[in-house]
Amino acid sequence: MITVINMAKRKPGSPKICDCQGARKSRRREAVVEVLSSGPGHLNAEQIHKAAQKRLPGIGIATVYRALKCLCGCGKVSEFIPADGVARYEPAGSRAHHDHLICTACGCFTEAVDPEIERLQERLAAKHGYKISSHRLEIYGLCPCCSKKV
Amino acid sequence: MITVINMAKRKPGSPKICDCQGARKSRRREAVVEVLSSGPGHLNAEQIHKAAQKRLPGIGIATVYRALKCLCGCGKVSEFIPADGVARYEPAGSRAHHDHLICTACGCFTEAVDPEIERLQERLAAKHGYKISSHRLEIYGLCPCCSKKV
DNA sequence: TGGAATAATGATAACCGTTATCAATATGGC
DNA sequence: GCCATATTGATAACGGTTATCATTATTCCA
Repeated sequence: MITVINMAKRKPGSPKICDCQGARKSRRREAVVEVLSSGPGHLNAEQIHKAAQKRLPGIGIATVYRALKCLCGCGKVSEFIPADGVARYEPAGSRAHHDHLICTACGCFTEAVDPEIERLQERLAAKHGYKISSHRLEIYGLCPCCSKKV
Repeated sequence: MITVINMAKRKPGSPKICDCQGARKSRRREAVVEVLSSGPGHLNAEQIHKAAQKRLPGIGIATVYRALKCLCGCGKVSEFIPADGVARYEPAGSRAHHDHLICTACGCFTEAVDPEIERLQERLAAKHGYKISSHRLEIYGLCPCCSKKV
């Protein structure tokens, strides 16, 4: 089954919350955007749903998933899936690419980038004849706070 | 609910296929080990199940999952979960750590290591006060074969 | 060489995050 | 306001994985 998100029949110039062709503006989708842009980042769908319900009681989980998919599709939000298999979302756009340090004790996320690592990844991929489209680096361990407690 | 895999009451010296305390030897678990050590690597549970059924018709998927969990627990097998959320398994032990290049077109996996990247990861983690326990680097893109076809 | 204790197994229900379905509702262009 | 259609909420379905439970296999010990 092929899923197409509102790609057809949209007349140009109509309002849109994301750049998907044919998307209409809606308060639920706006609420999801607000949650993401005001929240701490790295939220999963359930957490986004709960936060969105405070703004719009009654908003359904399916709507949240649909909004996230739409927003990811047009690049406003980026999704990443850590080792627990549960997708996390963060506002993209103005935010640069980064990797994640993930605490195995408290589950917190820290963003980090090392330009040298980025460059070496390109080199590694080229060495194996790969054309990179994306990459994912996650470092698991104890965050400063949790390593003190041990 | 706490899950304990045969941790209690085992008398020392009994045969074991893995180093889990209390584990008995069984043909199913051996079959899973054989599949993993003879196969191409990066197999998911379903693929391992199919391969194991050729050796032991009737072996159930639950047994495969249980064997994999046991073998992962004692370090004989390593599990990793790429962006599709489906766990892949490969024999550990003699095999060194490596990262993965994953083709977004054909889905094939290539193993790769760059010692410099490994070192820089340590540095990045230290910079943020993290004590690394593990890490995961996946590079997505087109493999040499698929990038020719485009 | 049994037999008791208990670990392993297969079938299958349950689980959980996510997606599809569908009727009802909201939106935007006119 | 009306029409076409995009969006929504409730919920069923889905796919990978885990738990349950009665049955079978393994190990230890007499």
